Amino acid sequence: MKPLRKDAILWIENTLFLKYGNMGWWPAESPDEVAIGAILTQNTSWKNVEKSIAVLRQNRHLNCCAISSISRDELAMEIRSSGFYNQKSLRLHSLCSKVCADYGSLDAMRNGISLDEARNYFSAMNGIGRETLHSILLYALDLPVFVMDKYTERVLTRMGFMIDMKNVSSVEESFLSALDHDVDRLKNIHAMLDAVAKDYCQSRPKCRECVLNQNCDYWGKEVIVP
DNA sequence: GGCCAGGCACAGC
DNA sequence: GCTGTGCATGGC
Repeated sequence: MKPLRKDAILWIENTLFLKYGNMGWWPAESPDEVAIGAILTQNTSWKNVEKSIAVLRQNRHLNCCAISSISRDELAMEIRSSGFYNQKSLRLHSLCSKVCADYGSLDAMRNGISLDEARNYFSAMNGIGRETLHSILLYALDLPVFVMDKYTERVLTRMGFMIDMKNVSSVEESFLSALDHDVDRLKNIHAMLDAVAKDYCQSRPKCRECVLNQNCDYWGKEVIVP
């Protein structure tokens, strides 16, 4: 197992870039939509989230102030397909109400807020854990954090790197310093790592077998050049 | 029908 | 501190 040294991280970045290039990533049209998607995707596949997003979009509820203006019951019905809808409607409604009241939108919030301010603001909220927080900070507010999710963990582990999930912050710190706290590179490396996970774990049995038996080759011809 | 999905909070040790 | 559990729908 390789430690996550700077050269290893740069190697991952360069190698994946050859296949995927600039992905930009996070399928959303506004910062508000990023945050909404981040809550909805908690322990849920993106396909189910997409259906909820479509309903919200259709009803013109895909922004914080619109969500804060409807009832929690109505919101719960609209996001049903994402599962955990009672829990998520509560989390989403309180987040959106606060953002709408304090800033109007996440787009407006983006101007001039510091990383520490934003981190404190969101982590005080119910239902915003580490991953959701970091997704919002990076993809909605353009602040430099590394997003560690189940896909990222799985791919890095399968690539043979030492990932200690009990010490996530040290992993995150390794990526942050290796990538010079560059927001665009942080966005893209997470996107590329997730793309690898999706490309190689599209069918669950295959992925499960791959993880359990450690016999799946992320570095086959399709992924890597050298 | 069984298992799992891009978490999180909270109770009980 | 760590582990187990509830939350719930939809796809395979």
